[in-house]
This record gives sequence, C-alpha cells and structure tokens, in this order.
Amino acid sequence: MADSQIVTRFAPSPTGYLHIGGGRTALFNWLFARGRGGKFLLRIEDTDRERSTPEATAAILQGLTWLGLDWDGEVVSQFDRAPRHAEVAHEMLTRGTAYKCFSTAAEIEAFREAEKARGVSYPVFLSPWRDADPITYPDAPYVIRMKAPRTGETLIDDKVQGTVTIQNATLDDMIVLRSDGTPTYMLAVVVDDHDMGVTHVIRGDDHLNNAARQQMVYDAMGWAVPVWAHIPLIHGPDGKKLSKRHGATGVHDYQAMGYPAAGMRNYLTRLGWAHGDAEIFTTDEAKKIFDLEGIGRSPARLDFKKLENVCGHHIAMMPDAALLQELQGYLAAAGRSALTEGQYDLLAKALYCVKDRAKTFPELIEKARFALTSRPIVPDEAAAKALDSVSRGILKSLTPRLQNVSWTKDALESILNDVAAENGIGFGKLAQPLRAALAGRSATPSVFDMMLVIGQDETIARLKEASA
RNA sequence: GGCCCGUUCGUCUAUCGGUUAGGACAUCUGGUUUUCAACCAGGCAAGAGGGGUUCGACUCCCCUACGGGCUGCCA
Repeated sequence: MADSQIVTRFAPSPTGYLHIGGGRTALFNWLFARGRGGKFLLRIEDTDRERSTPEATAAILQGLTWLGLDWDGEVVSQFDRAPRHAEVAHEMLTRGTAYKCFSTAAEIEAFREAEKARGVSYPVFLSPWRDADPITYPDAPYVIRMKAPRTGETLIDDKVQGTVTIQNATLDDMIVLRSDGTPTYMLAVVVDDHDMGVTHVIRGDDHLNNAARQQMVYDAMGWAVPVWAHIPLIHGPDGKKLSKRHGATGVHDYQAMGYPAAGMRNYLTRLGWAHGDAEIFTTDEAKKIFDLEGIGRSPARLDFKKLENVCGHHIAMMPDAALLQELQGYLAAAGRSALTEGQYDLLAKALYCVKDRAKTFPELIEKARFALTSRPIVPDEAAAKALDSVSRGILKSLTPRLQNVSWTKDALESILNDVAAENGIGFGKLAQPLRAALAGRSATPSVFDMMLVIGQDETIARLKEASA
C-alpha cells in the first residue's frame, strides 16, 4: 500500500571498500524493507569530491551485490543533487529558518581558540549575523546557517536507543550551505531522505547526535521526521572498534576467505539482533522475522568461530547448483585458478559427500581434493605413514578383486569387509591406507563415496600407483 | 574537557519486577563412527561496582568504573 509503504536506504560514502559494519547496516535496511513489501534505496554520499572515487563506488556496489542485497531504482548520487540542496537552503532563508552568515572560517577558528584558552571546553559559535539587518550585509562570500533553537531540548525518538534528549544550547547554528554554494552533509542527507521518501533511517549510532541537528532541518522545512533507528557499531574480537588492525574489515575480505553469502547474511543478521532463540535461518525467514525491536543497544564483537559454524550450516543446506556457482565466485575472488570442466563435473558428483563437512569454500575444496586432484597422488605426511609396506601389500591384493565387480556401494562394502577380515584387521585399518591412496590425505569422505565418485578405473589406477 | 549512548556465561544473545537466569558458538567429558565433519548425552560458565525505589530487582532511578560515539564551510 502506497500510503504506508516502508522505504529504507543505505547511504555510504565512496571513500573505500564496503566495510563489514556498513554491510550489516545495509543488510538491516534491506531486511526491514524487503520483509514488509517496502523499498530499499541506495544513495552514494559523494559530496566530498576530494575523497570520493568511482572505484570506491564500484567496490561498494560489488560488495552489496555479493551479499545479495539488491536495491530499488537507480543509485542516487548525492553530488548530482547539489542544486536541489542549494534550493532548499534558500527556501529556508525565505522561511526565516536560516540566515546568511559572513563570518569567515578564520574568524571562527580564532573564536574557538580564544574560548579554549579561556577554559571553555565546548565553544559554541554564535554567529553575529543571526539577527542582523540585511542592510548591513557586506558584499562578501557567506554561508547559510540554520537558525537553530537556542533554548529547550530536542527529543529523538529512536527505535533502538529509546528517547534521546539533546540540549539545544549545545548545538550551534550549523552551516547548511558552504560559501562556495555546495551543501553540507547535514543538509544533503535530510533533503535527499525527504525527496526519496525515506520513512525509516537505520544507520550506525555514530549518527545519533547528528539526528538532533537533522531533525531541526526537517522541522525548519515542515517535513515529516522519519523513524530513527541507530544501531551500535561492530567491534573486533578484542572489543575495540573494528579497524584494519583486526584484519578483515571489508566484505570482500569475507568473500575471499570463502564464506558463503547466505551464511554471512545469517551471521550478520544475528550480530546485534535477536528473535528469541532463532539462530540458523534462511534469508527468506530472516525477512519475515526481522524487526527493529530485536536490535540490541550495545556493540557486538565479531566471532569467527560462530561465523564458521553458521556458514557450515548454510553450505550443507545450499542446493548443489547454487553452491557450485558461488564456489566459482569464491575462486575468482580469492585469485585461485578456476575449475576445469572435468573438475567441475567431478566436484558436482562429489558434492553430496563433502558439502556437510565443510564450513568454508576452501575447506570444501580440501575435502573434495580426492575428486579434484589427478594422478600422481602425492600423500601428505599422515597419509604417507598409513601407506606402510604391510598396507601396500593389502592394497595390492585388493586391486585385482576390484576388476570384476559391479561398482556399487554394497558390492564394494562386501569386498572391503572381506579383505579386512582375511587380513585379520578391522575395517578402520583398511580404510586409512585406502584414503591415503585415493586422496593422499588421512581425513576424507567415506572411502566408498570416494570410490563411487572417481569411478572404477581411476580407483584401480590410484591403488596400483600407491601400492607399487 | 563537554554532551550523547552502552555494560547478562569467553563470544552472540533471551528475559520486557517474582525464572533452578534460557538458547547458540566456543570449550570439556562420554557415546556413535570408517578418518574428518556431523550427530547424541552431559558438564563448566553470566547480570561491572556501589547506593536507592519496592513485599520482591538483571529488569526502574542515581553515582562510579569501563567501553563507544559526537563535538568541522568531512561524510
């Protein structure tokens, strides 16, 4: 319904890659909108021309795409809307909710220095031009400042933080339009959010204080204030603000580490949000149960162990086709060589016996090593140990018996059990050298599954090679 | 410095005045097993500290400590 449609947005600055915290903010906005038949918009806050780059914008879009967060309509460039921002600033002027200020940056700086020297810890610059008669205006560059209330308090009704009270006296008349005619962030966000019809602003709580000033702009223009929801930031495992020092901070890092996007979404959704005991859920389920009420108020730490666990569940429940496709995306993102056609086919055949044993794509590939590798099989240390002379003898005696047998699990099972019994050893004792011969590893899927996947000829060839 | 926000097991969290404070990850023990993963059973483990309010506080209020954020003609 148009009258109550929810509109959210994600508004990153294109100054670098998509931060994992930004990814989560985007995810919350996306879940909230998508779960309620609303719209999720994307706006690039590129008004700072010095720091904005098209590469960064591309990286952010790529990050969102990988996370599976699709947006409605065209990506809005905040910079492109500068004329509209200036228009609103001038409208505030005519409404009398803003004024021209001719104080120079140097004057303001001097004021702040002087106040600090006097021991005033929080100098609020009060422009002398606030109530000046236009007749006294000099012919000089000016900024447009908002005429903010000097007394009283501003209440932010926040869905996550509750009601936050800000004393108006601590807020100065913020600049909405710079002397070069460009808008400041505080003006631009409000105008854009309003024009884009944003109903719910879900963003990091580093913006909580800004909300008070922005709310004043809404009031000054007579616009409806959106629903605020300021979510806590994500911290590193040590509880400190997540920074480069922690290693992976960009969502692309997580893709390159081989975490599936569905698992990332699940983990990130649960990081700082809860719905009873719900832990593992699909994205569709998340859309249904996600709400603002479940968002926590304290910063959450990244826990890679839990991330892995969650991802393991998702790899296990992902359809093979999707798994194969995303795995190839992982290989490309990680700079690893792509699968050959033959490897692809074998991996597709092997998936059923490896997908529920892996938590990440690199792990999946390692488990599927027996299918992806080709002779000669080079055993690692543990595998080499299993291939002692006695074991090689047993493998040698096994080879001819695999020649004329129907290649089914039942048949293989009975042969291997017979061989184990004939040699007076338990099945486990036979399985170890078999793993070593077949995969060159000591930890692998079931020996039967491996034999079934690579086929009779390849199995015999590998056994011959190992027992030679 | 000022202002704002936060603080439940190691971690993510449930609890919305009365619970043996629950779940998940991690960890430990046992079981199952063809190695690994998984799985099953069980264990360890929490309300930052101090004051109030109340018959009763994890829950409401205040103070302190700690953590975070904001404090630009950056976003």
